[in-house]
Parts: sequence; structure tokens; C-alpha cells
Amino acid sequence: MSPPDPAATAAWLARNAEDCLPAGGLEAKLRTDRPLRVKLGIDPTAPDIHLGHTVVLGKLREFQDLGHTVVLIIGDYTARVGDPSGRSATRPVLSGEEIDANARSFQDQALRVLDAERLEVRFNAEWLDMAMSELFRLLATTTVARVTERDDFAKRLADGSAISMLELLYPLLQGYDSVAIRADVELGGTDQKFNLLLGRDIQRAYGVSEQVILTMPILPGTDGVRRMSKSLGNYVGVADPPGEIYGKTLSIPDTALADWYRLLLDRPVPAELAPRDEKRALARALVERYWDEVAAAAAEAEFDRVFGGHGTPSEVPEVLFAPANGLVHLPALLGQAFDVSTSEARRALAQGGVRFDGEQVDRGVLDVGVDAVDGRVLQLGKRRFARVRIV
RNA sequence: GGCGGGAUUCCCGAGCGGUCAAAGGGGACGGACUGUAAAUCCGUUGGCUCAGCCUUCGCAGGUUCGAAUCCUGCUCCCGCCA
Repeated sequence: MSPPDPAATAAWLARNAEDCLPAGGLEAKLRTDRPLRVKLGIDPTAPDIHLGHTVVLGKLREFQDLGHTVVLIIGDYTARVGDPSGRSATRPVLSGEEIDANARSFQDQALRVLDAERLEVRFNAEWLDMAMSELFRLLATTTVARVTERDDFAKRLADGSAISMLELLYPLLQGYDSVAIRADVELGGTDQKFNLLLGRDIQRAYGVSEQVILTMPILPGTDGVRRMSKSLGNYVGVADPPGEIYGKTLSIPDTALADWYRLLLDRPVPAELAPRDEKRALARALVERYWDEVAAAAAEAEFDRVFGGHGTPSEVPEVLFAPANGLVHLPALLGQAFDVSTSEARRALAQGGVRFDGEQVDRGVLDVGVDAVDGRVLQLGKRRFARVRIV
């Protein structure tokens, strides 16, 4: 990338970003002709990295490849305090060990996208565990009106729902991170726009050079509607096995295809492909990225066999079953094989959702002879398989 | 400090003494269909020794033949006025 032209480089970096503010800011930073410090804050409560994260991580990687330094901030201090934003159950306070383990796991996975060179990992307990006098100084940098401008705060305020003090504080703490590490650029999803901008104000108040903010669009999850997130269960993890990445990708609605192509592969949907192949190509590309070509081809072949050809997977777990007086009680067998309740198993049977070697069990049948099941592949629905071994 | 609102099955949310395992939506699951784990349509969605039985409606008691629904006391949450 030499000799780099700052204007062109800035435009290239911002090409698929939602916002890059202030205008001309990134170009000016690049003109300083030194490695920039590019910040991303992460929350160590949910350690698994999914494709949604990779949109931002991929952008960080571009900065790295241009010679800049990525500073990953692990929000260990804030996690230790616990976020009371509603339903305390969803956000348990984590112990130090858990946070450390999560942070490590996050780093491992992040390295599937990031370059270990030019990477600095910092924990914000390093500077946030401050004296109260210093906290006061931080709090004095901003007003309530300023913070409650934030979209979601404004909305909640308007309809009379709860906002905790700590939530109000979060943007300030995040902004202080930027002061502490002297961030030149901070990345985030579009939902972070307010916090990132506030970071600039706080940096200014501390007499530090203000960061440029760059926000990336939010990747829709496998449901095609809501943002990809672990808690919504609509995510594809970068550490998922090839078959999972492939299958989950094929399950996205067609309407999400364009976003996935643009945000994950940085290219438009190939116009020459048939609708079905557009998605298969995407799924293959993603498996290749996190595994390799061999795994991608294998995942596709496996998928075609199991779902297209209604075959059984090449590898299925085995379940050992001890029949009572020569008969196999199917609800019991299903419960043992797939950890479903008896009632659930009965329902599946009543709905024709149980098969042996692909052959549907007649509805209403609850018991079968040993010979009818031993060594055969039991299937529940489309996705759960187990080879039965009578003992 | 005062006043008011609320806690329901995975989630949201109806219910206001029996017809309630509890409407509706979401999600999930199953079936059909198909180019896919897409879309669409249909069905299911507390547990069990399953035409019956058992356990659920914040917690603990009480009233009643009978309570998610009424009363009392707790616990927690939320808003408003100071």
C-alpha cells in the first residue's frame, strides 16, 4: 500500500461504512503519517464471536493491513460492575475468572479475522478503577440533556420506562477508554454512533486529540430481520463447525442475501447465478473463510445428501438402549437419544416426525420390536439423527 | 416521604371466582411442498405410567364446594408528585 494517498485511502476505508465522521477527519488522521490507533471496545459477557462481529473486525483488519494498530478494549471493569439495564437475570455479574476466560476466548476467535501483529489488547479496569474525584471530573464533562439525547434513552424517557444511572454512565466510561488509549479512530456498529461521538467530546474535555468515528451497518441474523446476536439465537459463530456455518447460512431468508454479500464478502450478489446458487456460493465462501476449501466442499456435499437427498449424515452418534421385555418404547428411546420429554416425543410420533433409516414410523405407533430398530438410524425431524444399538 | 401501577406458561401479552394447562402474537418444533434449514400452507408447543392423572399463573398463608382470578402479609420491579 505505498505510497498511500490519504484521500483515496480514507474513501476506500469508508466505502461500506454507514458513517465516517467528521467529514474529512479520517483523511486528516491518515495525513499524520504515523500508525493510527484504532479502537474497538468489546463486552466480555458474550465471548462467542459471530458473523455480526466480523463486519467490524473485518474493517479493523483493513486498518491493520495498512499498517495501523488495533486496540481491542476488553470491558472487564464494566462487566464486573454488571449492567442493571433491566432484567438482572439476563446480565449476570461475572466473576474475574469468567471474564478472563471469556476475554481469552474472544481474543482467540478474533484472531481468525485480525492480525496478531499490530494488535494491542487492553482491559479497561486498568484505568476505570479510578478515585471518585477522578470519576467526578469525568462526569462533569457531560450534561444530562446531552446523554438523554441518545435515541433509545429519549424514547424510554418519553414512554416512562426505566433508565438506570449506570446505563447513563456507560457512554462516559466508554468515552474515557478513548482518552486512556489515545484513540485516533473508533469503530462500532451503527447503534454505537452516539457513544462514539460522545467519546470525541470527552477526549476534547481532557485535551486529547479527538477520534474519528466509523460505524458499520448491522448484519441481520439468520432470521433476516433482527440484528445478529447470540442471545437472539440467530447467529453463525466463526468457530462453528463447517456444517453449521453452511447450513445456517442456507437458512437465511433470500431478502438478507444482499446484506450478507455486501457486509461479509464485500461484493454484490453475483448476478449470473440462480437464486439458489447465490446462497450456496455465499455459504461455501463463509466456510472457506473460517475453515478451508476442503471443508466447504464437504459441508456442501453433506448438506445435499442429508437435506436434498433425504439421506442420513455420514457420521451419526450412537445411542445405547435397553428394551423392556422385547419391545422398544419409542418415546423412551427418543427421550434417551435426543433429550426430549416423553410428551414431546409422543407429539413428534403423532405428527409423523420420526423415521428409521428415512422411513416414517406410522402415526400412533408407540412400541416396536427390537429387530425393527437395532442398528438402524433413528431420525427426529429433519436434523436429529442417532444410530440405535440395542443392549 | 406520599400516591399509583405491576409480577401469568420460552418471550411479549390477555385473563379478573367455575366452561383455564390458561386467548392472541413472537419464537421454536413437526408435516406437506420446494431451489435451501428460504417462502407458503397446515399442525404442535407444561409433565407423566396419556381417552386419565399430576404440577404451573412472584412467595407464604387465608376465604370458598371451587382461585391465575377475592383477602392478608412478604419479596421484587416500575411510574408520578415531593
